[in-house]
Amino acid sequence: MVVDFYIPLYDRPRMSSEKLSEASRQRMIRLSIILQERDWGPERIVSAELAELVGTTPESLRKDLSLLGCSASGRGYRAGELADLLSEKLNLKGELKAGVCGLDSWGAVLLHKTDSFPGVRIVAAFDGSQNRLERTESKVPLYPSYEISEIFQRMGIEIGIIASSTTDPERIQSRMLKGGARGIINLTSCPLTVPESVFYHQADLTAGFLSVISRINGVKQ
Amino acid sequence: MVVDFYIPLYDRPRMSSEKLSEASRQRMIRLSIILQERDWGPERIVSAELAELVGTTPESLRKDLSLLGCSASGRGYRAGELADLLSEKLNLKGELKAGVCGLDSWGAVLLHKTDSFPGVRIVAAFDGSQNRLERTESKVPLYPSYEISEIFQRMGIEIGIIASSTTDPERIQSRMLKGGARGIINLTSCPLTVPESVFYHQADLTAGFLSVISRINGVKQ
DNA sequence: TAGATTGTTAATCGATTAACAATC
DNA sequence: TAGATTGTTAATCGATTAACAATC
Repeated sequence: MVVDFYIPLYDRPRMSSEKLSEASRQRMIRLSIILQERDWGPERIVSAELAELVGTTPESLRKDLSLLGCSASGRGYRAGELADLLSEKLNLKGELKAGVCGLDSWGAVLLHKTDSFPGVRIVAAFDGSQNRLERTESKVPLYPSYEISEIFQRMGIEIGIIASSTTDPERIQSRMLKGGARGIINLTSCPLTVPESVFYHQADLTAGFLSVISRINGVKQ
Repeated sequence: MVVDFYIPLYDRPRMSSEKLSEASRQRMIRLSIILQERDWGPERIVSAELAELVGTTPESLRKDLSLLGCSASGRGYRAGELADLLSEKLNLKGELKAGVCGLDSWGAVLLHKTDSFPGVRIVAAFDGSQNRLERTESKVPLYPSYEISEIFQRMGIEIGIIASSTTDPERIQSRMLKGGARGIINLTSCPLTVPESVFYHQADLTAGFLSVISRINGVKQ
């Protein structure tokens, strides 16, 4: 039987709603960070080079970009435009306010880097120890931990950073959420669970260290 | 046709060499960290609880454990024994030495936490600025950056931690590798590439922040 | 145009989930 | 033993890779 009404694949309705996977999002965020770091002018850059920058294959990278709607067609991507388009498509434009809790270790460093992270501005910090609050120098206002939810609400802080392990990290987190936080960044190795509607990222060093150690020791034997 | 010599599935030769995936390894490392945190005595714990601790499903967790050779059979896992067995199977036993380069931000904190990470001991630190080396208090010896490879070699340091962005991170890294480092932990947002035989982990906050921001802004519109 | 490069579809690969036998 | 729980296999799902048409 001859098929009379064959429709070429390319003319069929597109599944343009395919969703970006989490791995893919991570790669694109990484790419956006790297491209943002210098001024590219009108320079063009091909998918093979971009892929190398984020440690993936050219095919995979092109697919990511295409899914995000950052297509180039023809001869390479314009690096400068791509940097800008990426941060738009990934919703990285505009800055969210963050509050840090715990000033004894990582938190103390973050206080000196309030504007060093693209997309975030640290606008307040908290600690359980009144003594430490008094001793600490800071450009942003400092408050005792029990005021977290009030200050988060008043200042419109949407990101809560838990910077040091306390006896009760759940309580710190629940104060942040009560204050309206939509994202939690956990720098401790203590596991936390968040409600469905909240975005969570655990960024402790412990797991990273162990991953490297596990792999080093793994090949030894 | 009747099959006379049917061999029950369970009696066929096992594919016991199935390999642990990277995602699976991460989950098991996370589990090991959590179990290590307290003393469990003879307490039993079922897969559903363990799964919740690391944020996965009971089935997936059981498969991970079984692949690692940490089986329980019957009624739950003995938490204490599992903690120990996990760190053995994941090659986390024994301690590797680490050297930190860059003492102005995260590095300064790490100097006060030389023994806070399971599996790693920070035994030396480095900085490009002589002035900073003189000003910094430390329990471990401090050296100028150009001595990295010599000191790594002499002390048998196997993990290099790049703790702050410099003009030439590649050079820092290559000194570490020349000194015998087998793993590199990069705390900056600058991308690095390592030779095949070296294990690499990038643990900068930037990508984590942006991931949360991207997701928060994504649902807003 | 020819050559290089991109974008899209299909094929492959791998990880997760589901079903159920084995175990305590 | 019965009920609860684990371990293994097969099925499903999703991401990556390969092939090639479309574009500059």
